[in-house]
Amino acid sequence: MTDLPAFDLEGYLPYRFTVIAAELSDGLARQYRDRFGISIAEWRVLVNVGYGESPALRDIERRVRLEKSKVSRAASRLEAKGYLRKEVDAHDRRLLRLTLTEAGAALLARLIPIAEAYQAELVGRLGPEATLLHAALDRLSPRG
Amino acid sequence: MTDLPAFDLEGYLPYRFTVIAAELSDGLARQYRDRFGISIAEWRVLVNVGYGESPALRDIERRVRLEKSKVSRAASRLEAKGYLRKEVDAHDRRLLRLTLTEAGAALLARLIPIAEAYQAELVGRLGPEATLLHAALDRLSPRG
DNA sequence: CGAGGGCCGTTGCAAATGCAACGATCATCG
DNA sequence: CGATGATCGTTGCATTTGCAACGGCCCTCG
Repeated sequence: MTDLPAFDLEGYLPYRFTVIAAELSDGLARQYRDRFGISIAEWRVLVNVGYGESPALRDIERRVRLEKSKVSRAASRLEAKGYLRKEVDAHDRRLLRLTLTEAGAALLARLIPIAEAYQAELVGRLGPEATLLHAALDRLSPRG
Repeated sequence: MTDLPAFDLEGYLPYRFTVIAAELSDGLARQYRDRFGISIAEWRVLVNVGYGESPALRDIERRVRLEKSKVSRAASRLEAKGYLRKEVDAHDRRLLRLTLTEAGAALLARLIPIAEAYQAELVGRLGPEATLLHAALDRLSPRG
């Protein structure tokens, strides 16, 4: 048996982040799915459409680190459910701009408080270290 | 258009963690895949077998937060590649204990330094805040 | 103009994934 | 014992995923 150098998987950052990310997302994901029939990808698209100026798919793709095809399919599902409209950009007909419908805006207005509450709970758990955490995360991956 | 409360997706913890986790894993994942033909799941199983006392699949499942079926399939692939052996536990024949082969130990011995180097780079990027980060992570998800 | 090259969104396809169902085995307890 | 319920690992299946290829559109430059 070859001798192995010591290694601590539990403290290994890529591993820890994967586990925690899954934990943090799952709780919310289940709620959004069960109560609203919405996936995480759809939720991210919704947020972007809600706060951007009728962004095109490629804008969302970049901001939210979501595969091209994933954005496309999420947008199509949201359209099918009546939460948003797609319209071709007048100046560049390759671009497809997204806008919330009334139903979409209403849905988002219900989703946001849930997300905020969850965030508040997490920040509460972190206590004063919350700011430090964000700083540390910035070092691992600077945000635009 | 309904009025929406402000919301900052970029600073939203579940989102940030998902993005960072993907970033941190991808670099390593690609290396392991291209250079060694190993997936992340397989890598995690390897580490467990290397450092545990011939753990059973269910032990790995718990420690590493990997789906039952994912562990099973990863183990089968590793066995097929000749990196580990499966043997039925003598006292409980439901359990399947895993052991590294020579080739498996050799492979792991090559993978570990790469992982360590990556961890070192990340810790370097964090500087003295590294300890704080781990503390914060513990608050979000206590480790066993 | 118009031909070439790049960007946009969609879609087909193979592989990965999650989940439930299953057979085999064990532990409990009457 | 023997029956019941739980645990373990595998597998079938429907869904999701990532990737590459494609058609439509725009821009540049001769």
